[in-house]
Amino acid sequence: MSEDERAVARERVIESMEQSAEVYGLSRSAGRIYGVLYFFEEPLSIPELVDETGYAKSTISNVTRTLTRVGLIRRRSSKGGGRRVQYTAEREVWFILQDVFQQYVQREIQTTLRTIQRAQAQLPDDSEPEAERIEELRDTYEDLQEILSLVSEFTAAELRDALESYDR
Amino acid sequence: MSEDERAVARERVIESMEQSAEVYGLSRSAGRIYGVLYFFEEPLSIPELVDETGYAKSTISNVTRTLTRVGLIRRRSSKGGGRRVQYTAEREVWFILQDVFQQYVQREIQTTLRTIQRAQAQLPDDSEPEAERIEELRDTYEDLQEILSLVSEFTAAELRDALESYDR
DNA sequence: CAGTTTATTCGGCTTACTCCGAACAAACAA
DNA sequence: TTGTTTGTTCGGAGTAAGCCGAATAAACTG
Repeated sequence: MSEDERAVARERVIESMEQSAEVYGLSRSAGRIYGVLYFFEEPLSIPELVDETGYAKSTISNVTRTLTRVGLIRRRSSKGGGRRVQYTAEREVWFILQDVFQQYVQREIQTTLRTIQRAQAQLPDDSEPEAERIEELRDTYEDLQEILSLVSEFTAAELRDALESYDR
Repeated sequence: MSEDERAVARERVIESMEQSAEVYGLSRSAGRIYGVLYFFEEPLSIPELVDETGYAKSTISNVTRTLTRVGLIRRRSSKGGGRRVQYTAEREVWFILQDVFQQYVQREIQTTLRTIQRAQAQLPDDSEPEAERIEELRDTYEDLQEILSLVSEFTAAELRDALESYDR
């Protein structure tokens, strides 16, 4: 009974991860591969992931690359057992989120902010309504940038605490 | 010179919005339509948006629907001037973000959390390592849920202040 | 060395998305 | 009523993405 039940529970959670992956702009296969790695104690090689997931070798190769780039899994080249590369899941979800925010959202905000600033600099102060609109945008984006850079230094528990204890 | 310069500045910012739209999973057209509405004082009808953007009527119709659903623009039926529906941009970016988090991210987290809880309930306590893994997941997701629901009550300035003044 | 195992790259198939134009529907104007 | 304006829906063309299998490359084993 034990192994069976565990497999069912695992499968449910992994399916949920597939779905989440789609919501956040990754492929279903990425969700599954991450999920399988999430539950495995030991690092897995590509052939092992092929066995576990049923995906083609090439798919595993491509998806592991993007998962590594995004920071969801880690690659370790273990020359040891003859197998060459192995992957483990980054299980600290909070770290993953911080990474994503830092890598993508912050970056996105920064380039937008630069565009806004350039547009603003080149625009006479009195040109309504554009000047006002752009000014508003800049303020918001500067707030966002500051918030994100602050959040990147918090743990989840700290952030929660900071919000709960804040008195307006 | 004035109108010309303003048009250039507007165009730059709108192009940047097109790009952001893509990053966040919307189409380029969605970014442009939002951008055009963002800078216009008065609400615009679909034919006017066709003129301003160059997109086909059907495209405007479809994209405005999704933009409305997401909360980026608002639809008002003005029976007044013969034109039937008109759109305005929601310019408070912070509200938009809160909306998105509430509608999509919170929802996503909630369904995931439910799945995790079900899997956990149905799993004997001593079934390592699954039980531990699922327990970790649940904790993180509960933190996330709490953080998001707290953030939804903050303004951007308040959030910034809360983070800046928090002392560990 | 040849043979085996592993990882990446390439071309192709299928599916999904974006956008368009045409057809249709609904409200108004004469 | 007929004609006009506006909005939605539908089918299709072009394009991008996911995944596969085969070919290739690179490292180890005998």
